[in-house]
Amino acid sequence: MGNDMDRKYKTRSKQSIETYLKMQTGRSFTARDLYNYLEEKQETMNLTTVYRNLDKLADEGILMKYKNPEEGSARYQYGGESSCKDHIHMQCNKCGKIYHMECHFMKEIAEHLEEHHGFKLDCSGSMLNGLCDKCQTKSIKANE
Amino acid sequence: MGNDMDRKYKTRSKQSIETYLKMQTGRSFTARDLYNYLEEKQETMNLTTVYRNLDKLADEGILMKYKNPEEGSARYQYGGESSCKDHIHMQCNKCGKIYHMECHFMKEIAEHLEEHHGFKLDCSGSMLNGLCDKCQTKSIKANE
DNA sequence: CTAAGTGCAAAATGTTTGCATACTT
DNA sequence: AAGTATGCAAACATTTTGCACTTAG
Repeated sequence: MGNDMDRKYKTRSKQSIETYLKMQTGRSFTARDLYNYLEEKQETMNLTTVYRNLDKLADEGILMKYKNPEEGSARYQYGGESSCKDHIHMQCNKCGKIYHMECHFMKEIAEHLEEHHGFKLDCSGSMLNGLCDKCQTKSIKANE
Repeated sequence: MGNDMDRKYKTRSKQSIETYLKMQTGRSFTARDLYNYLEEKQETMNLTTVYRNLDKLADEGILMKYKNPEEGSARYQYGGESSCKDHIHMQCNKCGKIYHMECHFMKEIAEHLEEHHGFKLDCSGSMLNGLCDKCQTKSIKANE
């Protein structure tokens, strides 16, 4: 995660969160998930602080933040070293897993949107829904 | 909208909402938007009722319901008879307006996702966020 | 010392629930 | 009459804010 994470002061809170993020790489979690985890580990941190840190990281593009309609709370996800600011995410409607569209075509999409629709894409909030590879094959049999 | 809407009892509330939906076809709105609209029109309806009706319609698949990260409230959208099932939507983070990506490039995106990522896109739940044409030019001056 | 970060309590939001009442059929 | 739908007030959950205090640099 390196240099982007510790922008300003290095504090215990930030370190704890960093550790958690690494653990949860590729998985999504809520502010409360993180809060609870820290409490168990007896590194208790105020919920406000959790929110502030997560939202800052999301602003910086280190985390992705999103919401889904059937849940009251926002979810965050750490994608790893590469920032989530420059690619779209795809979420499987079935298993909930998030895929990062890190490929050349990404640029083409952004360009198309800008040139043909005057739309400046903000990847960090954007999510395409559908069915992932695995769930597709599964649901072929399960279908009515 | 016809037969799906009036599942059980036909009430004034449902009729009012139906009218609003038709007006707003293709645009997104919040529960409060609808509530306010009705109040102005002096067809005042309790917010609870608004929520109950909208959520029911969403469950029935008549409305799309979604949330975006920079907004606290859920948004609903009625696609109209001709569903918005075959194109992605783009929402402006600033003004909230939704644009329909009805163009040739749409097919390319869907194909790319399928071929290169094994991902079967479901347009009805998918939303790209960013800044629309108008809001971009506005925010240039407003920026620090 | 200064700027950044934190905790706490309180507020603001958005949404949901329980219950009594009213409306549809 | 039976089953739905509604309004109201209160409950809830999540997130945000203000302010005083602490800590890193």
